Amino acid sequence: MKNSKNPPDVTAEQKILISAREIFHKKGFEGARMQEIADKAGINKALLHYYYRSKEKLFDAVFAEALKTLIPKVKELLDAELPLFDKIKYFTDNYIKLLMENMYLPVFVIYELFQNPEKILSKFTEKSNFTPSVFIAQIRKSVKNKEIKKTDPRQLFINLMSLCIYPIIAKPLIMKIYDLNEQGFNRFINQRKKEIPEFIINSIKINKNSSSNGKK
Amino acid sequence: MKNSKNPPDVTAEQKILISAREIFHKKGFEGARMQEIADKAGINKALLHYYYRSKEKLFDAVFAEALKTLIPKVKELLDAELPLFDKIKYFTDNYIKLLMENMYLPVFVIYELFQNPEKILSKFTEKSNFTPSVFIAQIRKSVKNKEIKKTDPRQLFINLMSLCIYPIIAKPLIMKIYDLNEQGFNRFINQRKKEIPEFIINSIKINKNSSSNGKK
DNA sequence: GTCTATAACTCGATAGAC
DNA sequence: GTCTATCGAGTTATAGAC
Repeated sequence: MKNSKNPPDVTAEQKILISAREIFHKKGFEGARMQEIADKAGINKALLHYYYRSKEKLFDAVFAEALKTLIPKVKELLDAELPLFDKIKYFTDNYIKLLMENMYLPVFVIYELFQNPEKILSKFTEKSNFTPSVFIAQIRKSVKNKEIKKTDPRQLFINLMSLCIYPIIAKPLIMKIYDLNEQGFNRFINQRKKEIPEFIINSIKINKNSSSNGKK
Repeated sequence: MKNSKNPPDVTAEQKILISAREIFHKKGFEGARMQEIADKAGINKALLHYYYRSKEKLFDAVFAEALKTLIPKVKELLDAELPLFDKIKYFTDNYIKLLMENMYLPVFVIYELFQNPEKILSKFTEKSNFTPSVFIAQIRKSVKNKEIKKTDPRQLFINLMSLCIYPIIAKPLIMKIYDLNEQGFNRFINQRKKEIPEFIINSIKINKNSSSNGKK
């Protein structure tokens, strides 16, 4: 047990990436220190530069990794073969779970993207496709089949994302305004896992007992 | 027209705060440079330290100002004397307008709060009350009067905030996934001003033509 | 109050031994 | 590959003239 900060039997390069991820996620590019990353990895600062040439390149590796695990995960959840209402429940539950296990991830991604959108996104040109096309198509089809009200699929997708992500990135504010401790906050979020799908489905479902429906 | 970066006839102290606000909002505490703030204010760096003793104190002034304009503004909108559905429309419209005019503000507040919740929030103990008590009470009353479905007021308030704020802080992502330019993004947000109230009201309104309602 | 000059320090990066 | 030692740029903060 010479160094318990990282699992044993991993290469120095892996140790660096693991530590860098943790530090960058928590403190952002500007707030992170190469020294701190090295310390956490249990290696020397010079080794960081040996494997990754600069702080910026190390950051790029961490950010690319974040986006390339986040986007496919969202897609995977949204591409599940489920009826629309079930999928909304399934997505909410699993996405919130993912975010709660990586508390710093959403603020990190949002903040760094805001700092430098073009620089960062230019690296994801042809590569991974960001558009949730399967989910969008499913919504469109549900509208067409009169299973749900007339709804803009793009807006509905952002609604779903908003309701899941915002409460987590606003954690400190929510704890303050509702006077919650850590445990109370967790309860609040768990309650949301139920509330969000109900809230969305209530909004878009077609009300069977009324005459003609859909807006306009 | 000796210096057009700031309005004339303002004291140096005011010029500093105005410039500091702009730089800190855009770049955060770690990313901001005292030199850049001084340049933008059109004064010397030493003067920053003359008026505000340190970078941290200057930042605190900017952050306190941000919270102390944001929170009362939210309260003011939520305390308007309007029926619930009208208020939801009124709030959405004006709050999104406010955020669009201060694009960097929400990410700034969220990010810095996440970096240092206890340090920052400890300064707002007795002072301004964060809880939107009037709005919460109004929702509770509407539920009691069977004007809307049984709804947790705390969750509904966060839903409203989520739907307004998230799309703005996720601007770079939304532009990417929907392939929008600046103008297209503005259209998307303007569309939301209509969509959000409809979305929320559809969800909570009691459906008149069906037998008995409310969950449970 | 406002400026110039500079001290004191932090941090990313590199040289060079092993 | 990994380390120690150190350079050099950049940053906050201050001393001191005006």
